[in-house]
Amino acid sequence: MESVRRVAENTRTKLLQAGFEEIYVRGFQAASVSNILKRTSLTRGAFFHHFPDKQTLGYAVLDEVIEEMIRVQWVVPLSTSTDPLSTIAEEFEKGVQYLAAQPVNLGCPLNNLAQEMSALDQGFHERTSRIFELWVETYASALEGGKIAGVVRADVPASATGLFLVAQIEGVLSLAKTTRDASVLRSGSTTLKTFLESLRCE
Amino acid sequence: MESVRRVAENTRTKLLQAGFEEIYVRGFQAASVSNILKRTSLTRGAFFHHFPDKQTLGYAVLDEVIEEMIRVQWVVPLSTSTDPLSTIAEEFEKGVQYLAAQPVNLGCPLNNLAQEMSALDQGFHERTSRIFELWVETYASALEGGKIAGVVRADVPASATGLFLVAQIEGVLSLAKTTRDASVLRSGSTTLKTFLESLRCE
Amino acid sequence: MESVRRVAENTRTKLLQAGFEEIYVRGFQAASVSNILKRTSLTRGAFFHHFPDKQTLGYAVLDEVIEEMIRVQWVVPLSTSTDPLSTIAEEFEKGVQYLAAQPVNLGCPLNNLAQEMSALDQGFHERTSRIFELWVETYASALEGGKIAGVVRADVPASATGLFLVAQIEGVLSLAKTTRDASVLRSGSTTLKTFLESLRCE
Amino acid sequence: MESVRRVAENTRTKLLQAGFEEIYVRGFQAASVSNILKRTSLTRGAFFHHFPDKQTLGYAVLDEVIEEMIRVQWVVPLSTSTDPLSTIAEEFEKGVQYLAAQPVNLGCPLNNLAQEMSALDQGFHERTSRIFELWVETYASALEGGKIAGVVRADVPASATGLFLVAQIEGVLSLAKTTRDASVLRSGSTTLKTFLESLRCE
DNA sequence: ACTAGCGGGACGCCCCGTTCCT
DNA sequence: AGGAACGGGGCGTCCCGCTAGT
Repeated sequence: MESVRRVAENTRTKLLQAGFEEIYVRGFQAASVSNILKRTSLTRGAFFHHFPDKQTLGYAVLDEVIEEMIRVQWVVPLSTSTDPLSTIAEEFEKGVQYLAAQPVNLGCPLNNLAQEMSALDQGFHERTSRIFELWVETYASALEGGKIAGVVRADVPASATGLFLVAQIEGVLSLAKTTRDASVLRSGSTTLKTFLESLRCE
Repeated sequence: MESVRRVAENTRTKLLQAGFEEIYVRGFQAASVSNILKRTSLTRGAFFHHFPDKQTLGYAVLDEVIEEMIRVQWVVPLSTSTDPLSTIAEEFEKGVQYLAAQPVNLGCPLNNLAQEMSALDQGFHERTSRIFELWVETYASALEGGKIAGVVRADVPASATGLFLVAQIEGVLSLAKTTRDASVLRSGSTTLKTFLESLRCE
Repeated sequence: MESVRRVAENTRTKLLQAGFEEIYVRGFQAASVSNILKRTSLTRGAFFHHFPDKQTLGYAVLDEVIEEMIRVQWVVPLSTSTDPLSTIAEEFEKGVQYLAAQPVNLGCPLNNLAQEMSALDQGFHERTSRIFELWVETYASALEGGKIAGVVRADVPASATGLFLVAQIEGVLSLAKTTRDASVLRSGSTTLKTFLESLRCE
Repeated sequence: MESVRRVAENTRTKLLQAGFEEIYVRGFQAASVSNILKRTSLTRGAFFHHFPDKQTLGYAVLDEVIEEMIRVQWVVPLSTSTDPLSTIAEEFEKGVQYLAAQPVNLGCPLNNLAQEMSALDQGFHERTSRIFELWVETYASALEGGKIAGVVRADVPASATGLFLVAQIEGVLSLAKTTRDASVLRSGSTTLKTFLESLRCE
């Protein structure tokens, strides 16, 4: 019984992962269920057993895969950090390293989906909005925490700066994806670091 | 002869404009030729007379419509401006006003196309890259001009700052499109203005 | 499970049969998938589930329908016949009767396809060639058998005569189709019979 | 005035010739007006000035090009021949040589059109029938002439034999086109000669 | 007589997401 | 969970006619 559950879970996870990859590469609308199945060794029956339709898979990818990525990259590290300015710079640098190592720069999965779908579909809008807000909020809290810890200057507007930082990161990733130019990533990383240091106490 | 030419040009322009709108709303891959035709009063024969396929229309939209938008919004104003910092802030503010007035915020047409297609198609990659570089270069030149005119601080790295500004603008527009929240636009506008003022002499 | 298989087989068979008819009437290039579907009660999905494209259907029609017709009309009767000359005449007569009874004489399905497609497409060339060779070979073997049985004159060149007979049959059917004149069929049948009798011992 | 007429005639002739070629290669239904124009250096205007539509061109190709071929190859030589049996064999041999020398064996233009169109279109049926009848009649008359001249055996049924010969020729050309095998042509030529000799007096 | 270009529709093939039945 | 069937478009192509000019 338990093993059956596990197999089913496993199948669902495979679909979720393959769905994420297909959507990441092609975009949601152009993603095809057939291609997702080719990425696994599963059949259509399996797909529609776990998800009533493609849209629901897209929502699940956001809820379970992409949100988790944001949590792993930003929420968790910042929740335990005593120096949010350095942590943000380091985590961004890690992301830059990862993207620069890829054969093709596909940009930010969250932003890709958000740009494509948020104006077309309420469910995508709500989910991508929520995740972006989680991200901005994480930055804002970390900056507030940094003020209390005496790391961040007291006159920094936490909320607006969180927004500014997320916008800057997404903007740089967008430009780097478009130009396929690694130097854009490096320049963005440097400028971001400079900006972050300008927020530091003394 | 001339009148025929003019009528034909007109038809082509209609297709280009309708194509731009359809692509702006749905994205390039989901844009359908039938829908483009519905937006005009033309038929398939007219479309495929002027464009051999949908891809070529997409390229023409970039080359003739979207690049022109960047020129009108940034290249032209900055070429005659004596204070690039104010001009950038004002032009961005104009764009923000425009987007906030729309029933749906569809974001930046250039960035939408770039994010969707640059990893999938060489022609889109080249064109969107080129236009972004034009944009960044325009900012960089304007900043250099500002230094000579004594408006911009001499220690401002023109090229990196141009990139930073474009990234910031695209990042803010992306977030605003995703969240459908006009306050994101306002906050982004304010923060951008603050940042621009930090580059001013004295 | 078995019933599913049977239903699927059934659908495929329906498509094959309807495809044969449509191709028989219009020719392969002018045959339309929509018309094939109208001849069944199936939809496009069913078609493209069983055949990746129209060409593959055409090949299958040759391999499974038309070759079978040649086997039924010529290979099987001649394999059990002790008098090939009479059997050929009788089977041809049967074919003539069938064609004369049709509202429109559409000629020989094999020859139609062969004439239309063999110069344009390798796959059609190979298949129609193979089936014609099977046909000629069947005649040649039967004539050789007839020699051994003492029915056919020993000086008859089996292979060349097989070719001659098939050519004659196809030629007569072609002329009859063109002229829509049943008397051509009758005349051809009579002449063929005379020719066959001229091959008989004594 | 006359020169204008001649130019016009010339254009029409070019279209007729290019139309013949295109139809010969692709078949009538698959022949495209655009391709015909590519084969000339003419434009659509010229085409539709001379022919109201593709069908009319097809009819003209039959009436003016293909019928002429039959006249040149069979009617004329046999009208002046004193030995129809040899003339038929020789003319067939010439045709065989011509076809064997082509890069692709496209068969008999008349038979191709007849097989494709005679069941679908009354005009094609009438024209191809008429030309075939002309051909058969030419043979029949020549055989009758041969009887009077003492070359052909008196017991040869002229009409049925004319039909038989045309059928045999078309059948051999069909098989040769299908198999792309020059030995079929040679074998057919030999067998035809043998058959023709069997009709000779003494 | 003919050019040149434009536009109108209809339709072809193919593919997609989805449903239904086992 | 498997896989056959469904029906709706998608893009591209074709044939044809029109207008204006030479």
